[in-house]
Amino acid sequence: MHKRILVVEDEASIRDMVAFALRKADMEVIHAADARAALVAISDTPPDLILLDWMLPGMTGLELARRLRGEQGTAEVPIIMLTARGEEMDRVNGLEAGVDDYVVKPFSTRELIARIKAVLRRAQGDDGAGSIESGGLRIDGPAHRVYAGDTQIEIGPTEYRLLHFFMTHAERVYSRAQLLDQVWGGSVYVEERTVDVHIRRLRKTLEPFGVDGLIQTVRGTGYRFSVNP
Amino acid sequence: MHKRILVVEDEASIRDMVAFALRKADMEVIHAADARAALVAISDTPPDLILLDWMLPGMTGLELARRLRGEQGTAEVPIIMLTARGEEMDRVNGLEAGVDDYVVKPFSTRELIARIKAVLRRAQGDDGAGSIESGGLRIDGPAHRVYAGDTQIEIGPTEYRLLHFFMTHAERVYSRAQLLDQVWGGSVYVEERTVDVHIRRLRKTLEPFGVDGLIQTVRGTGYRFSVNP
DNA sequence: GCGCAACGTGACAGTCTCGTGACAGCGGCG
DNA sequence: CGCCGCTGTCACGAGACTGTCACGTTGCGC
Repeated sequence: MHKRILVVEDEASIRDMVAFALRKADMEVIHAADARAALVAISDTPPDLILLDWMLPGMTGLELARRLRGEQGTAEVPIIMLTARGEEMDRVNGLEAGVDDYVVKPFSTRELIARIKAVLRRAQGDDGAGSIESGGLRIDGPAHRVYAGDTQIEIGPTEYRLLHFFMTHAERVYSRAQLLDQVWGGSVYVEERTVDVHIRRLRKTLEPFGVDGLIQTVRGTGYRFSVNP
Repeated sequence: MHKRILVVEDEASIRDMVAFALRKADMEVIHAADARAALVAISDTPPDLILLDWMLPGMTGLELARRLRGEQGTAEVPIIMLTARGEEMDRVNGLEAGVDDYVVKPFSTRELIARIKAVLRRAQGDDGAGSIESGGLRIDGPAHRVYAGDTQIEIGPTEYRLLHFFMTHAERVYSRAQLLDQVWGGSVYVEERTVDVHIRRLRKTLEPFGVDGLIQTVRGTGYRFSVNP
């Protein structure tokens, strides 16, 4: 899981340690040395989580947290505060300001990572996918299953996502680039022809069950899921 | 959804914070600073949910919870306990006493609201207490026991909670993160792979009794409890 | 019919996921 | 104290999955 973490911390040594640990845990790190820099960085692209030092030059972390909660677009971004021992008494204020968790210095990087993961986990909401039926195929989102009539079809992760996307976006042509964006996720680089291969695999998986011809090639453009031949 | 929440908490700062958050979420808040006040408030009008601090002057939250469970009219009122870090080990005792969920301090108001809503939702659907049967397995909620046919199965605490969760949420895939949230509790920091190990242990516990294949792996996504292969 | 570009297909090596056994820490209990 | 049940983590390996390539096939304009 690739996540963007904004680290707002003026002390270089801590910043570097944190950055090192986060990168090792496959997260992207953005720095900000003070509140102003943080606000700039956020307005650019809101991160998935904000690590906020309690004491900052100019504006305290708490003020910044309050401000972010009011801001548009960052109201739901989880915040974890870094506090030194003894500052804990203000915890309640922080919680009121919408801070999600605290990590008290000195902390182990291991603990920090664990906390971050826990908060991220909590933050990401439910996946509200029902079940869709089309062209003799049925895909059960919650159960993560695919049926052709009554028989269940075994299907790989990528094939599943691809099929799911197609069934929720039927009767429309998508280019390879669009499919890569939607099914693979925007931030990965893979060859466009890879889509071809997965289309092929999906067709091959479905074909023995008589649900043929649902995924159509539109030469020079892309692919389309359609009930009509 | 207008609900009445009884907050039993002696520390004023936390009480105020909680009250503030709850009111913002359109809930009615009743205060009680100790167990006696709580009992009085309850006998007046039973609330829809009780928020109970672990440590109270006079009587611990746990005792109060037990007492409420025995009381007429409050036996079904959901209880959420507030515990400080480090008191978590008694979680099992709490579950036995009929506590519905735990929130570990420090918590964010958002998390608290989310938990409260979840518990209320669950209480509405009334799946809590009875015994559930599925796939040749029977789980006796109140007695905390598991049967395969007529023979009882010895099972550890975590395995029990995991199985219980699965049986009350069958035919649906859950990611490791979701399982950690639901089975371990939202504010505990464990590796995701730990789920694998407990799944393994649960499978191994059930397997000698012929109830095989109930917990299925959905590669790249999570696990699913299902009677169908 | 020809040539070209687009697409289908099979193979393959690297990567990732998951199952599994082992192990150390921690309370509980005799 | 030593033993025991339970838990979280780790390391390892088998197997599934994936991205890419090379080559065959098809469609299309001329």
